[in-house]
Amino acid sequence: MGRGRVTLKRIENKINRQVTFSKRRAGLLKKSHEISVLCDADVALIVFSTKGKLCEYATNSSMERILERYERYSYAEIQHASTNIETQGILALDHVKLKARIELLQKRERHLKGEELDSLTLKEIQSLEQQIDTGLKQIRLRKNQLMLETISELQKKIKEKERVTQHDLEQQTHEMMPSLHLGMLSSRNDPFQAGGDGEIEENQREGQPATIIPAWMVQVFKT
Amino acid sequence: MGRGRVTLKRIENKINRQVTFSKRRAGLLKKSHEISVLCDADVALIVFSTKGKLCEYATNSSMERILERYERYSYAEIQHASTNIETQGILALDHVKLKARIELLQKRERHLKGEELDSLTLKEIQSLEQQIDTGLKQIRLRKNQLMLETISELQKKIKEKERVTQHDLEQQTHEMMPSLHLGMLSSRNDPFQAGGDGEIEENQREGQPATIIPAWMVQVFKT
DNA sequence: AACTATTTATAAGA
DNA sequence: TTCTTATAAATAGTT
Repeated sequence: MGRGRVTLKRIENKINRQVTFSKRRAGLLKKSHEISVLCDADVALIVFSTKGKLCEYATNSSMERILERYERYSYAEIQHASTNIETQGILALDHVKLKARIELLQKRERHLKGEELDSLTLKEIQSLEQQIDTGLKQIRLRKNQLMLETISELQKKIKEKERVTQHDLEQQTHEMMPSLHLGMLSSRNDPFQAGGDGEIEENQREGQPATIIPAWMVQVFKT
Repeated sequence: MGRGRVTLKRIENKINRQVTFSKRRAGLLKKSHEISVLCDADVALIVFSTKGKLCEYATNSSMERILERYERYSYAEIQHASTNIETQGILALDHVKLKARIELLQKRERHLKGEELDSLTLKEIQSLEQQIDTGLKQIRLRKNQLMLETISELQKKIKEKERVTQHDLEQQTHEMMPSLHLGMLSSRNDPFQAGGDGEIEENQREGQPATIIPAWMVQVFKT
C-alpha cells in the first residue's frame, strides 16, 4: 500500500528497513487491537526488531494471561516435553519465570487498584477504565444478590420465631382450655403447618414472590 | 477499508462478527508475515476467536523460541526494576511459596476484575466495591489529565500551523503592498509573535486557563 | 465465496 | 522522526 508494489523480500537498505518496520509495526498493533475489539478475540502479538527491541500487544494488556492460555491449549506438547531429563533445567527456569510472573501480577494489581498509573498510555488507561467499570458492575450485581439472600434468610428466621411463639401460645391455651381445637388459633398465616424439621416450603401463597422486601429497603438495591 | 467506516466497538451481530473475524485474521497473518520478512523481525501472533479456536503465526514457525525470547526479555526488564524491598523478600522465597503467592495474586486479580465473586462474603464484597470505586476514580482522574495534556499539545500544533499560515499570508501581502505594517495583520490572536522555534509560551492572556477546551469536547470528560 | 466501492495503510518524498 | 501525498491493499457491505 503505497507508491510502489511490495515484493516479499527482506529490504536490504538499512534505513528503509527501519522506517518500514516502524510504520508496519504501528499498523500491525492497530489491526491487532481492532480485531480484538471488533470480533471479541483474544490477541497476543510479540515483535522483536532486527536490533532486538521488543514491542508487544495483548488484549486487555494481559500478555501473561494469553500466553498461559496458549500454553494450556498446547498442553499435550508441553506435557510430552516435560517428562524428559531436562526437568532439572526447566525447574530452574521455572523459578525465574515464577518470580517474573509475580512482578507482573503485582504491577497489574496496582493498576487495577488505580495505583502507579503514570507508566500507562492514554489507550491503556482507557482500556483499564473499561475493564474496571465492567468488573465493578459485576461486583455490584453480586452484592445485591448477597443482600437479597441475607434478607430472605432473616425473614425466614423471623417467620420461625413467630411460629415458635405461636406454638407456645397454643400450648399455654391448651393447658388452660383443653377443649379448644388447634386449628382455630393456627391461622393460614402460618406456612409451617405440615412442615418437617428439615426442608421448608417456599411461601408462595396468594401469588406473592418468595422474597418479600419492605418498601424502605428497596432503595438499597438501586446502587 | 470497506464500504463503511469502522467503529471500534464489538460487532454485535454474530454472523457479521464471525465473517469479519475470518477476513481480518487472514489480513493480520499476512501482515505479520510481511513485516517479518521485509524487516527481518521476529514475530509471534496468537489469536483466539470468541469460540476459543486458536490461530497462530510465528516467524520461522518457531513459536516456542519466540515466546522463550519474550520471557527472557520481560524478565530482564523486571530484574532491572526489582530493587525495592518487597521484591527482595520475594526473591528469597522458595518455589512452593512462589507458586502459592502467584495463586493468591491471581485470585485477587480475578476479584478485582469482578470475576469469581461467589467465594466472597457480603462484607468482603462491600470492601472490594469500595476499593475499586476509589481506584476507578483515580484512573479517571489520570485519564482526564492525559487527555487534557493531549489536547494541549494538539492546540499547540494547531497554533503553530496558524502561525506558519499567517506568516505566508504576511509574505504575500507584503509582496503586493510593501507599505502595509506587519502588526496590522499579526493580530493579538497570535500568541507566537515572539516565539522561538523551540519552547512555546502558554497562552494565558485575559485570565484564560492554560488549556482551552472546545465546548463540544467537554462532554468527553464527563464519562 | 466473489465482487466492488470505499476506507485504510503505507512507500516514497520532503 | 514526522508529515504529506499518491497509490496499493484491505475489507464492509452486498450479491
